[in-house]
Amino acid sequence: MGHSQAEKAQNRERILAEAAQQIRREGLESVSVGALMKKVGLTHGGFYGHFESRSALLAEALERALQEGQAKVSGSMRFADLVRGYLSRSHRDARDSGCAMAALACDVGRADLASREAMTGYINGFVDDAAAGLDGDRERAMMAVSALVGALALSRVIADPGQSDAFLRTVRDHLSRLEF
Amino acid sequence: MGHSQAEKAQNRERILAEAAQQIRREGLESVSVGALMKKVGLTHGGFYGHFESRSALLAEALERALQEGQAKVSGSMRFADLVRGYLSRSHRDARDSGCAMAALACDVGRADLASREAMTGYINGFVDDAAAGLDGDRERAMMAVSALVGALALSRVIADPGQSDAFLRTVRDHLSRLEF
DNA sequence: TGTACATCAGTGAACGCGCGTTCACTGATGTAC
DNA sequence: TGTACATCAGTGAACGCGCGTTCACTGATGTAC
Repeated sequence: MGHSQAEKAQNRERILAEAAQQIRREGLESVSVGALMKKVGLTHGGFYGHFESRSALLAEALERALQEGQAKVSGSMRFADLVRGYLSRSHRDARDSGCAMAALACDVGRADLASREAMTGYINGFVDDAAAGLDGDRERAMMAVSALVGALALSRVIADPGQSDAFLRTVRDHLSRLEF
Repeated sequence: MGHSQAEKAQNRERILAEAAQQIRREGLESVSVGALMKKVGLTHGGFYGHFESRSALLAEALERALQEGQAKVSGSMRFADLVRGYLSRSHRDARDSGCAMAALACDVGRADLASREAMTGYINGFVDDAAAGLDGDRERAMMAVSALVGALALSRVIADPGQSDAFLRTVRDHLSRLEF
């Protein structure tokens, strides 16, 4: 064996990163301790040296997923750029590293208060980001954020790839014009 | 005991209706055969006289939920009325009888092809409905539908009731103005 | 620098539990006469 | 209309399985001297 303290921190990080991806790919409830630890190359028993329980991990993984999603999305000064990046095919297809709101809004809407509060913070942050490109108009930003999250989630439902592409493109084009 | 053929049809209907509510309230994966049958007042063994498997039930329940949600939402000739009804507090709070797209888009986005195809049909139908109130403009309707579904899903995440109300009201007001 | 030992990250068997599904059974329903 | 019997909706015990969690154990790490 041979497990140093540095390795422990590294392993915890890998468990958390993997979980943050998986909840976006397969949903909050899809994570099983055994499968997750196997994916990271460890055995299930060691899990509880890193996290108090499965649900404690899920709470941290949600926070992590929200952070990662935000980091990937924000940073566009111009509203049109934000829309272009958010409603891109690559964002649609990279569910496990993309916006956690589009991936998990429905799940979190029926989850416990703590999860809802965590995501609420990021909704407000996203509205602020969008407002920055819309002359500070938070009200229009709320509509824009709703359309962004809704369009991305729906584009992942639409079964035919061509129709999904067209849907994304249409919403993208029309939403960009809110900028004027 | 005493179970007539008419009662059997009635029980099947009650199982399906209960499941259609539950998937919207708690998510697609939340349904367990035992708990569902207990809720309907039967025992778990009888389930397989009505459905081939749990996943066969889920497929039917999704279709049912989509139907019910559509029936409740459509019928507004004017776009502003559709928006007002869809983004109402009562719709937000009645998850188990409301629009299945807002309740389950994230779940279905990661589900099997058949589920995605089922919901895709209702997305298209909803776009048609919205377009009818927007001079037949299907492109603007796609943006409107995205904003409607996104705003409702996000309003169910927002932890503070007052903020959730305000969010709904804001998107509702701004979206209504797309009407002409 | 080297030795002795406490620490502790990770292992894997074991637990109780709830799950989806099967099946022999029960007893009312519904039908053939 | 009444009797005899096949049908079949629903029951509940039983199954194998995977789950979250616990815990005695292993052996390298890291520290005290």
